[in-house]
Amino acid sequence: MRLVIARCAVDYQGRLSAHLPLAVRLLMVKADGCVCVHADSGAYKPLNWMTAPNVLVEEPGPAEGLLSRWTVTNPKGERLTIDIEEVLLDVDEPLGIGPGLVKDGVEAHLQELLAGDPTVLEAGLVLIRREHATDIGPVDLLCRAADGHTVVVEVKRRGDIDGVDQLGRYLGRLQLDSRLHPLRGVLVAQQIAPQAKVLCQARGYAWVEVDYDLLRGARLPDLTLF
Amino acid sequence: MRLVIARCAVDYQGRLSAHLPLAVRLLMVKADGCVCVHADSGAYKPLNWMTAPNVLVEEPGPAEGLLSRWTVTNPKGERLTIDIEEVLLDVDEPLGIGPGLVKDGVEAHLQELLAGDPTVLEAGLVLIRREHATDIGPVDLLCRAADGHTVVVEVKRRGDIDGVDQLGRYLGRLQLDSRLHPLRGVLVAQQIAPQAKVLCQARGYAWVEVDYDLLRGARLPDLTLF
DNA sequence: TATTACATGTCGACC
DNA sequence: GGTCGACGTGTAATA
Repeated sequence: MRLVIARCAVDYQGRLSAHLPLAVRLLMVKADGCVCVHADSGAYKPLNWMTAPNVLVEEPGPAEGLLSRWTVTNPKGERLTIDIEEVLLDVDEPLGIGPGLVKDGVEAHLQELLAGDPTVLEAGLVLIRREHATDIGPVDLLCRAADGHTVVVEVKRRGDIDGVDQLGRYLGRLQLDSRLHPLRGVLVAQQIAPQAKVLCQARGYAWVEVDYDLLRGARLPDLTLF
Repeated sequence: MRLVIARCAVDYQGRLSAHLPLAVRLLMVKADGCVCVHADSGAYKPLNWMTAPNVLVEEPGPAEGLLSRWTVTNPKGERLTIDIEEVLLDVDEPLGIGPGLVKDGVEAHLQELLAGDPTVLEAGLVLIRREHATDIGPVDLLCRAADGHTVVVEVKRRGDIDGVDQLGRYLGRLQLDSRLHPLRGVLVAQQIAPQAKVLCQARGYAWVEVDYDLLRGARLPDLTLF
């Protein structure tokens, strides 16, 4: 990884146009070719960048008082131009390839907990199948309610308006299968946006906000005693 | 900005759990306190990070063979732990506050241009209101067509299938207001995905692909002469 | 502060 | 290569 701290101006032409006036920035060039321009604030997104694959050309500055110019181009026709006036630091240190990041997410776990006990959502609810396949994607949970309804459950960490649409698409798809009639839909999330609730209301879908920690605790009651 | 290249292991506990095994990484500490852990590949997202505001505590490693431990915590209860075994580089260079990034060509600009002259979408189209409020979000452009239709315009930089859904939501919502009848919908973008066009077709929505540069040029014809 | 929609989103999975 | 869904999404603007 090459790290350069320099007084520079940056231009990007591609999906949009962006210009960064002259100032001191960090230029980061990764081993895979990715170039990032960072300021000393604003986590964690760089001001400008160019992802791999790309080509970086470094040449003497074309104008007076310009030390050098970096031109980074990619096959999509995007272009990043960095005009350097002064270099304060320039180091190149190989990092090598490190082992990957190991994640333990909440979303999948939430679905798992609900599959284990759907009655959290509605009394008497019984799981038919998890990740029930349809030709427009898998339904998170397919359940049977006490009143005989088939219930389509869409699980999200955060329930936004697009999650309501997703639920609607599954309902529309499963509606075609008369064996599943009558059909109902539920949006489940730790937090549901007001607009998503309005849309659920309008379309006749139910929604449930669940507390992840509480839910996890409910399945491990022995651990909550002391 | 402080830049440290070190052999280290990283743990994150917060919205999820993540562990990064021992390897050489770049640690970036910005003036506002943001901490990022970068590998030598992968644009531009860090492997781990902690956004400001936060507190960074640096202390001697608690175990044998451990040089030091950084603990970064924030008010939300998230925690980033960096165990450092070897430091290959450690520099601290003030960058100062630079001028901001200037962007051109984002959705807002496109919307602005279209609001200024809706006839590029359809002859005779007149703007009623920009950002017309509904309880499921603002309609980008609400227009009146020559044939008396009210036209709902959804503007995107890139038209994807979710943009068609968004247009559909607004149409469904405004359909409830008989004063706006009859109603039509148009999806506008610089580029529209094939599937989005298919969905528009199926639902009876119109779509228009516009050239941003051309559009901008059309409003400034005198500037394009030479 | 909370709510919302945009983002040069990025990234992975699947087709 | 395109589409789709998730992300510790981040980020800015707005109410």
